[in-house]
Amino acid sequence: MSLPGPSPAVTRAWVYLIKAQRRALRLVEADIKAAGFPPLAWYDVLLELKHAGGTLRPQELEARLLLAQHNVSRLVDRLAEAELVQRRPYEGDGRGQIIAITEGGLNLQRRMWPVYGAAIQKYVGARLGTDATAEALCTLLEPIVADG
Amino acid sequence: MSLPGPSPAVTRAWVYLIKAQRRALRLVEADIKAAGFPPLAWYDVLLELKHAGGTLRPQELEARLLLAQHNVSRLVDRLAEAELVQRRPYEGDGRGQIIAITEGGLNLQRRMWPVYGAAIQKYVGARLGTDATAEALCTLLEPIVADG
DNA sequence: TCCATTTATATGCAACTGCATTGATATAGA
DNA sequence: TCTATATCAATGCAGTTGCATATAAATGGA
Repeated sequence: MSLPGPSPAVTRAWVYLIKAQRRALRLVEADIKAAGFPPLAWYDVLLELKHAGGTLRPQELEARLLLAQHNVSRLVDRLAEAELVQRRPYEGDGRGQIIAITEGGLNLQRRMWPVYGAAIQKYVGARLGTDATAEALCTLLEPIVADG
Repeated sequence: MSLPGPSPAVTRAWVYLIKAQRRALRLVEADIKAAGFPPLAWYDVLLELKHAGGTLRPQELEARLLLAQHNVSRLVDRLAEAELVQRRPYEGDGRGQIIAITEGGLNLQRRMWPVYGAAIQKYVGARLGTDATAEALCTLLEPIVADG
């Protein structure tokens, strides 16, 4: 026997998902870079830390950003090198650590948002049209994002 | 003045678009790799060539796959190295070339599809539920994929 | 015809990613 | 307590990507 393949509609949805993300991400990254800022991944880390109250453990970053473990490790290396975050020991588990955002990190996050937000609006918001459409997209994508 | 930022709904749609694609692509790639096949990008090239009747110029691949020029150049290097495609001179423009799929390339494409299709169905189709949902997603993503 | 400009593709280098493995600590069971 | 196993994070290495630039051919005037 062979497993059932996807319908043409599903296949098309897959292709569009890949292409829409690739295209939008590339355009947004280009705007960010043109403004002289570091990669989007840096912003993502800073924002997660800020939302979490300033600190997170590497594995929490991993889960929230959907990144691989070794990837988080080296991303944090680069942010720490730029003094945007600090690594601190995690009391109570000698293997663990705490990643803490610095003043410089908070500051960079704040400065990046206007450029980042404008790009999202330009390449995604304006193309979706209305908030209702944006919400409909969220609803459709939610089960793909969710675990399981 | 400052440019208008995205609404919360648009911002959420952006985040979901990134995460849904990242998650689905990672899961699909893992299945393909577990079955002993080369990266998805190879399949994409082979399929485009097949659909185009066997040959395409590098810039056509670039447009269809939404890849950067230098990326296509090196992707073709690897496929040619594996004898899945051939580079041929393009008569009429000495700068150009023709990428032609080989028998081996066609064969690999055929062998990969069952695994690839099953993964798409598992990680995207099943989560979307119905074809109507898949089509709705296509409709929403279309303006993001489109040029302009 | 000659030169400047544009177009098609390739390449050197640095940054990033995946993969496998390692090092170190923690936990559970004999 | 001792050992096996599991968990948290880092690292060596190869493959891939981005960025800038190079090379080569084509095109459009002067």
